[in-house]
Amino acid sequence: MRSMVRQAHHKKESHARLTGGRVSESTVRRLSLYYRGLSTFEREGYKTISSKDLAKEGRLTPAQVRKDLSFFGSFGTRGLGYPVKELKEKIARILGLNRTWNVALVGVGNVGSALVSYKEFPKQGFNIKLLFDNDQRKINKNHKGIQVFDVKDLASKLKEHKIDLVILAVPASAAQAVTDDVVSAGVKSILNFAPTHIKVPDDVTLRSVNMAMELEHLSFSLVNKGYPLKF
Amino acid sequence: MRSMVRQAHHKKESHARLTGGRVSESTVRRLSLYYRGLSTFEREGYKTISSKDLAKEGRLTPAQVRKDLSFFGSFGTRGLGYPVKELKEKIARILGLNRTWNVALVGVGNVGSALVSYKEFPKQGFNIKLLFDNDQRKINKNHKGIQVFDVKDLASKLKEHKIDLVILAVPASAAQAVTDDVVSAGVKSILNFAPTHIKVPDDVTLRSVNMAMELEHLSFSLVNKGYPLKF
DNA sequence: TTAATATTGTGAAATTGTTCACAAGTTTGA
DNA sequence: TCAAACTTGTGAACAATTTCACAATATTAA
Repeated sequence: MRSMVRQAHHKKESHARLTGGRVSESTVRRLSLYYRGLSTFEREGYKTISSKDLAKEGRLTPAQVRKDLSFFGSFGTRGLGYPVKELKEKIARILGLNRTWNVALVGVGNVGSALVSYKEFPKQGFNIKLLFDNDQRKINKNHKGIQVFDVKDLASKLKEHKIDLVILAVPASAAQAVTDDVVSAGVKSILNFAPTHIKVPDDVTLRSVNMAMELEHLSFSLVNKGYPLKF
Repeated sequence: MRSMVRQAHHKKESHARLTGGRVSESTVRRLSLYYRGLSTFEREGYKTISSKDLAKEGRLTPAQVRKDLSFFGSFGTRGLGYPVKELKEKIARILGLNRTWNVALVGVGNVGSALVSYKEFPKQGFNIKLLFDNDQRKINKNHKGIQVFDVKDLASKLKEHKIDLVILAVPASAAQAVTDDVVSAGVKSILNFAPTHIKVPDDVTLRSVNMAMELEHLSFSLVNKGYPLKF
């Protein structure tokens, strides 16, 4: 920290590195928000942006924006703000969006099909390369240009195609078994849409999207409206 | 909450009431988790359950389970644990799952169609009553048994059918305009699937499911693996 | 050049959330 | 009945996160 001022002209180490790399989950989530905000500002022709304006994009405070960014380095200029294009690129690099990832999707049902068509994924470098299902009527056919394989061959195909990331869109009852196969193939990142709790080893990152849980949150708010809840 | 008051004769008022009703977002999320865990335990025939066993269902500590529940009252018996059936019902009431909600869904595209077929929703009392789209080929047709209306009539139809909750599955570019209509119809809860930031008044609860954001989180973990991240 | 204004980066303070530790109450078995 | 074993509910300690507040620095205008 001490070196921040002195080294103003040199490339300096990030706070994240200096402090042992502890970045909170919330900070990462907000980084995604900043990324989207910066994309908008860039499109609108802004060259620089202040933490104040960036904060408006979410419901955040300028101090929080600055604190978050300071974990990764000091990207701004006092009196002026942050350079939109460069900050966007920095965040892209931090989030791993400056490259492509090989993605496989298991379960070509309703949710799975919707995800295959979801245009945000390829836009951000997430390319769905393989599909898997256990339904013989779907196996070995093409689904929107991507071949569907038998889920029995999951582990071998994941390795063969160097898949980085697997999306699970299978029924809750099948989720753990499929996950175990995915883990055995050495994949370290899983996005789960099955409405159930899944166990993975510590070195595997799992994120779950549970739409029923989101609705429950809303219904809680409806039932408890009038109370001064903090969210 | 109303039932809490009634019980005040023999049981203490809930912490939530005593402390002014401040329940954190994380607590609500964990309540959903407990609910699912309790459903499992009930199915397996358990009559009572300890905070220890309930904690295993998520990756939580027994103390946290007890603290969370204590916000709403004291439901357990020392030495024995919590009565599975009753606790499940209590949480259902807290989360508003002991009743049904009228839901409308705007945007019958890929994501919207998948959501219409999502079986968890009706299971938990979320009944999709109306669909809306701006595509003339879809309007006035049935989609999986539910009629599709013109999004132009959104506000009037929402009021007419006493819709509690709206799910947005429209493109990012349309999200804010549709939201403004929804808000003008007096709906207080919105679940947004459009990958964009939406502004709502303070008395409207908005939750967003952003699948690209979840993938970004995973790619961050992939890029930064090796760092001692805390999540 | 100077003054007024803007804005970052960051310790410190405040707030919020989690875990600990144990008194109090319940059950079980002898 | 009693003692041993459990388990809740909760104040207090601890940890994490957010906000505050301001020195440092850049920009703008005269």
